[in-house]
Amino acid sequence: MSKLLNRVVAPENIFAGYIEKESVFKDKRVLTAAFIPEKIPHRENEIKQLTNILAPVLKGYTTNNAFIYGTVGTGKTICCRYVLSQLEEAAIAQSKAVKALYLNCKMKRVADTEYRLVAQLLKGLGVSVPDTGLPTDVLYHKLFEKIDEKRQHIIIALDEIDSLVRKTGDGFLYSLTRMNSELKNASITTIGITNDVLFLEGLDVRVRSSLSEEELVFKPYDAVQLQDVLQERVFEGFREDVVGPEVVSLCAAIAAQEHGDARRALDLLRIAGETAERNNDNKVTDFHVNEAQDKIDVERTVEVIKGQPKQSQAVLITIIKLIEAQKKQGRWSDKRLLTGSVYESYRETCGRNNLKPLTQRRVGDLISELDMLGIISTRVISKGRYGRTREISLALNETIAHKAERTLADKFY
DNA sequence: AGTCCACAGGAAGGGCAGGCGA
DNA sequence: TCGCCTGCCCTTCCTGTGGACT
Repeated sequence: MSKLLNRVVAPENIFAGYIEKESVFKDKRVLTAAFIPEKIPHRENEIKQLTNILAPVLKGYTTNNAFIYGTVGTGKTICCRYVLSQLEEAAIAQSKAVKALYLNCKMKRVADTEYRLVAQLLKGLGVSVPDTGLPTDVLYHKLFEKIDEKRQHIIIALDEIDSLVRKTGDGFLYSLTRMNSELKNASITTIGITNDVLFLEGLDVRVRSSLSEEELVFKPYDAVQLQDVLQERVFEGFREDVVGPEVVSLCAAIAAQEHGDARRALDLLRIAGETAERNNDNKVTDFHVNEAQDKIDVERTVEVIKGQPKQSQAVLITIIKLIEAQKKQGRWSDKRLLTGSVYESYRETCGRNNLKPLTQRRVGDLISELDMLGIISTRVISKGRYGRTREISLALNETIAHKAERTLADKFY
């Protein structure tokens, strides 16, 4: 056996250096947003409130539905998951039938439609259903039967619930609340998580009144609080003395500028660690954090662009090229484009690339989608007698735009 | 004040792929 | 195999818009 190991890590092996070198990380999973830590600093009150809302299920009582608000990276998801895991643990210890289901409604092709959401809930309860093919009411019926088959309490946490409602309407929320009133044995508590403070206002009155019985607001972390959050993770995630306090402060300060986003702070720390490791450095420094910041911005955008459908990419490369051409001609003042000219050039792009051009109506939607993704920015303007149109400009900085162009240049002429 | 332009954007529905049950 | 269901992408048709022009 030892002979075999020796052979695997023999010095001449190209991976030998990697295996022998001690990593700066102790446990890298700790530095991801998905990790649920033992302690969540500066969220004690919110955890207590949510615990108080859900605690009655452990005594067999029904509980109120709840709604959690807060901007990105304020700890809504992690606190909710933490409380749910603690609740399930307590329920098992006391032999109570409590089941918690957590779903992220924004996850593409997982729970981003009504059908997929109900299918995921069924999967969470151990019932497997096809990804497509069944009428939605059949799925609801199955869900109803599964939940009501015994005396139990089901807690359904729907993260980023606003994106699903925006996409499919609030019909599923109405169905869930109505289902709850018809159950004979079981009961359901719904927890909605969103970063849209005005989300409830657009809902059906009946849904709104039953869904928002309790409301929790998560405020953004400030730089000092972020430092505490990071310090916990540094202790668990990195080897001793690898990350100094100045690095933690820098990550916290950068993330605090971006609305107190803890997720961003963690990403910075993790990628700074990866950069240090790749450079064969034993300590993470400010230099690695700055490198990480650039890398996150570029990679995040490039990944989003790569994930777009081909037609959307064709529209984007058309916009990038048009802006570049205008810049080359020194026409800085008119570097904003109009829908009509973009569509015309887009058709040419399609012609060169054997792509069937879409209608202007559809391209208008693709432009709106690119706008929503923050890749371009648009503004509806009226040019009086010369019509109403959209002014389009790139929302990316030079470096990212250049990288985006190079990414798409491989696919389009 | 009325007209006109070049779209924006909503609504409805077609076509397709994929799955299910009879 | 067929009819029916789904999600998804797309087109067609339509009304609305706001400021320059007449």
